[in-house]
Amino acid sequence: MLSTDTSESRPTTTSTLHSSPMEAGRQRQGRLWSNLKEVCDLLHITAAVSVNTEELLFQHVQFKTGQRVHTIGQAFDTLYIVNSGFLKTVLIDEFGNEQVLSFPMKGDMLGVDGIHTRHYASEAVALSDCDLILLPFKKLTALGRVHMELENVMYGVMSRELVREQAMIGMLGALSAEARVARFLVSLADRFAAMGYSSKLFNLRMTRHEIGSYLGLTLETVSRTLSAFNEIGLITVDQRTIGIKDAEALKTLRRLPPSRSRAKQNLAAKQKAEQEQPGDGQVLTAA
Amino acid sequence: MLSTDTSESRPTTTSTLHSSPMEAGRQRQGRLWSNLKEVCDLLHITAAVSVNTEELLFQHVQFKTGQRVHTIGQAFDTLYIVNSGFLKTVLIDEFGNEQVLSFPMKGDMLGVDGIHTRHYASEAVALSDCDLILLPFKKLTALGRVHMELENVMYGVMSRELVREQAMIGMLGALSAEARVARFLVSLADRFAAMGYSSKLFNLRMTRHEIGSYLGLTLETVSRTLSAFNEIGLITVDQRTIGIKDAEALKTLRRLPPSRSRAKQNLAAKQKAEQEQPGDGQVLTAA
DNA sequence: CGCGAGATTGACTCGGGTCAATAGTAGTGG
DNA sequence: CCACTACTATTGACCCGAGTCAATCTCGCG
Repeated sequence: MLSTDTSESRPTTTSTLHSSPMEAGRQRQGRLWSNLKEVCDLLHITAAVSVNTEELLFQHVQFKTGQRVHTIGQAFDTLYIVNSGFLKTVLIDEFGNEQVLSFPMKGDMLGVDGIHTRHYASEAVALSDCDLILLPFKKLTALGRVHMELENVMYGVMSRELVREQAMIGMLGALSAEARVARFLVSLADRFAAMGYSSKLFNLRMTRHEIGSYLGLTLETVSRTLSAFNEIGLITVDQRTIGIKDAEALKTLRRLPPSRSRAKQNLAAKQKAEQEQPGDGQVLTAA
Repeated sequence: MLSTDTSESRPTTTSTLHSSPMEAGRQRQGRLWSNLKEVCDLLHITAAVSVNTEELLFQHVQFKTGQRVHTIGQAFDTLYIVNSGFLKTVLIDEFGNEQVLSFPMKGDMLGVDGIHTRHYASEAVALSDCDLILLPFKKLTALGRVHMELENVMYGVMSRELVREQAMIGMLGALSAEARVARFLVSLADRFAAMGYSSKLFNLRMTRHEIGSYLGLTLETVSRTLSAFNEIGLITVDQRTIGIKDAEALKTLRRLPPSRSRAKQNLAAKQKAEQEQPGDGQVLTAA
């Protein structure tokens, strides 16, 4: 996946952005422009948009799997809203390691981190063919002058993203590997449901490595944990196809440590058991 | 510290907020009001503020050590800017565990996470006596209509906070305990420097437990790591007094694992050494 | 001076990272 | 169509970093 890395290595993004006659140019086919109301609907923001928004049109751009929407350090000038497709945003540390920050999909906004320094702080890569709506930031703020509701939309979106990241920090700081994977699955299921897809059966659009990076785990741990959930009957796993069998148990799954109060008691029994049947399967505790 | 927890348990915050004649009421003493320019200066935002901002005054409020500025779920209506003092913001998970999200100090903004749902998503607690500037959100957006630069200030501050949280996620997801503590110290030193304090010698305003929560570690690990840095000569530690001795080494400190390529080679030498001088001090690898 | 919160340090354990081998899958080209 | 290659995923063996439990020390405060 991520395609043959032809697209991985070319920074054609900027040329793709504006009026490139190639892959994004045709302005008649399909849906290449959206008005403000459609944008707000996508964001799930119930902003009462006033009159003639038909003249406030925002251009769409298509990205193919593996293409970069923007890269770290690139001059910031536009925000993006995902109309369709799946992406990842990543940080690159000082020696090339990727750290996945999010998996944006329909209705999510990209590029907000570029506002502060006027340069994007993260990199966005398409995990599938994508259709994005361009929101030129200058145009947006200018519009804010006329349409006050737009300003509130922006505040709302940025605050929402901030809350999401806070939850992420809480998860990375406090939860066990099992709990992280469980919550990741639940969160994905919820998002698919919100998009009208099945929340019980879906395909992961990212690799185990990317999931691991996102959750602060290794790909092996992710794989093992999925297998464990499968054995317990919480989910079914077949490569990237995930079936959710017990969403409740996944939601309430916590660290194993809390069941540590019985550690000493287990110790004796465990040592005895080890002599009888070494390598016994472990049971995960839910709730 | 955190004072006698009398103040910990009382949600008097709301009554403190507006015109309480008690601790924050007097409107003549000290500096109880700031204009827009002063606010922008505090935020380190170089927004060209236009004319008569003298009539745009924002009230100050004082909080004592241990008091809550806002709690999770409380109705959102105002943002805060720290004028002096130190605080922490925390998330409370479903069973009471605190997760520290940030340690705001002079120039930082609080409450942004409340915009989205109109309820604060985190809790802010004063770690020392504090002086905060109130920014009623309604008033702020109304002002945005007249002073466009204010809008950009808001976007900038929110984006900055978002980038900060992204860096936090990257750290929690990828760095070792040593690296996290090292970066935490460097970051604190930088912030103290930016406030005009010494970056070489300062006092921690928070407990080991709070640092650990912030960094996704236990308090024991934090304490041990500080001791280790002390032994190596990177810092000096005496309770909450920290002296930075080798800022460069702290900045470039990485995971130990990367030096894992030599693990097997070390193994033999290590086992041999253990027989000769068991319990030998360990050396941390920098860069 | 004693009390309680915080900090330090040691001993022990285990969750999850590392290394490595194998197997399934997709895209490519003959 | 099937081999060939490159990714991706699964699984096992091993071990280390950091969590847990616990004892002791320090310090500020009533």
